[in-house]
Amino acid sequence: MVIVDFKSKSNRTIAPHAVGSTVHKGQQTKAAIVDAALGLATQIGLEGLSIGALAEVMRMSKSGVFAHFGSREELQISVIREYFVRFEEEVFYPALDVARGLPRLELLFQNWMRRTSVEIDSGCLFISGAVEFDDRPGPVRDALAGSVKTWLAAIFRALVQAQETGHLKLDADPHQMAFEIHGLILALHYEARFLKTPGSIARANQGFANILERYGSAA
Amino acid sequence: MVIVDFKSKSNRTIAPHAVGSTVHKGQQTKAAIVDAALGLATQIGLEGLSIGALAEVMRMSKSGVFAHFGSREELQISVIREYFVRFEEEVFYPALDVARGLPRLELLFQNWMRRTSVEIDSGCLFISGAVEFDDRPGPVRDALAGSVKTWLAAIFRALVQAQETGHLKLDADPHQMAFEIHGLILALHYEARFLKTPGSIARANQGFANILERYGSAA
DNA sequence: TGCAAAATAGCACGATCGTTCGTTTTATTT
DNA sequence: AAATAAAACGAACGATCGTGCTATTTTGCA
Repeated sequence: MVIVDFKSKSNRTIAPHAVGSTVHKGQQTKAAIVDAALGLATQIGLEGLSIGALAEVMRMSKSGVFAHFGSREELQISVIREYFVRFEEEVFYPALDVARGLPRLELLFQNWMRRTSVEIDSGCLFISGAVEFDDRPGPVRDALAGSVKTWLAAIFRALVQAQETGHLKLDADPHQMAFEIHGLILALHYEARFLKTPGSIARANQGFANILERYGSAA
Repeated sequence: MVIVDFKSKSNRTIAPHAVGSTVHKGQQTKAAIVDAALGLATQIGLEGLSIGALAEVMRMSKSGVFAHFGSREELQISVIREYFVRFEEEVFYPALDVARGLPRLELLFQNWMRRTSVEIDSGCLFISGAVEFDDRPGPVRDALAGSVKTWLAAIFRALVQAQETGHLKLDADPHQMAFEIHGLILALHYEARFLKTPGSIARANQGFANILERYGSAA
């Protein structure tokens, strides 16, 4: 199952070779640029991402980098797409290997948390982007909100499945649970990355356990 | 250029008149500038706050605005201070009028939530600032983190008092509770302001009730 | 190997940024 | 009212931004 279907060719980092058509060099460099841009954006934000700085990292000219996207907005959107793809691969897909219901839900949360923990050193685009574009309508905001909503919907689906499987009480509210779980992740990111509060990961874990204790059906 | 801290009186918006000393005009305009800057910063962030735009709002010259602060950083710090003062006045102090323990804790949360709800249209400096400065050491970050920690410590104290008053179970962990409550506020802000998800306020309220149900002692 | 096309570089533009400096206007005190 | 201090202005600076143009280089295919 795919969370969302991209119609565009993928911007994978590792040498992409589409079937039946030769790979032109431009696609590779573009992928490399997006990769570098993603690294910059997770550190200084999508707004802070500048073509000049990106060109310097890539050891290319500004215009050379620019030509691949045609506009800064398109670059930002490419970065968001790439971020989403990696998020999917790291958090979502691995959880499909375990059984529906509680096991999958727990793995989703663990993966999500692990990624947020790793991002303590790099930042989360879905969180920084939300702050930067919450008041700025346009295609960048749309791409961002679309990705986030898709992911939150995946969490919601896992919760519904857990309920259907009998792992959650019948009167449990998956929307409410998703909200509270989202809050745990946000608090983890905030306290660990900004405030450097130690033990935040354990707190998020405990919070998740508390939610399950309240909504979970008798073991 | 100012190298030492401002020993200046507070930057209140409403006509400050210190006892025994005449109020100079500069202080009033400075307060007005900070007020306008706060309005801008809550919308476009502390990083987006530019002296040029601020001067335009104030209908002053750039250099005229600049002279009051000596640097952009000092302006940002002034804005953070002002934000904290208002936060205190709106969220913290009113809660001191009710009894310690559960009543005060609930009022603190309600005030906090109300403010976050209002800020759906204006943005929260403690949240946007955290994202903008989580990787950027310096005095601005320090001012921001200091304010947030002060506020979170106040929440923690209210929790401890609630436990001492017997309103919370003896084995309840105030740190854990503070973490989860913080998460509810962050989720409220994220989903209401960025995603425009309806009903977020009710979810946060329900989340708070759930926390109390788990940790509260028998009614 | 040669040639068209794709990719990259180089340069310049208008705009905006924070900041400096000298001058002028406005407040306050004598 | 004159003298002094504080406040605000206006112009300019170097830097950086995104973007548009035109060369030049590199690539891929016949």
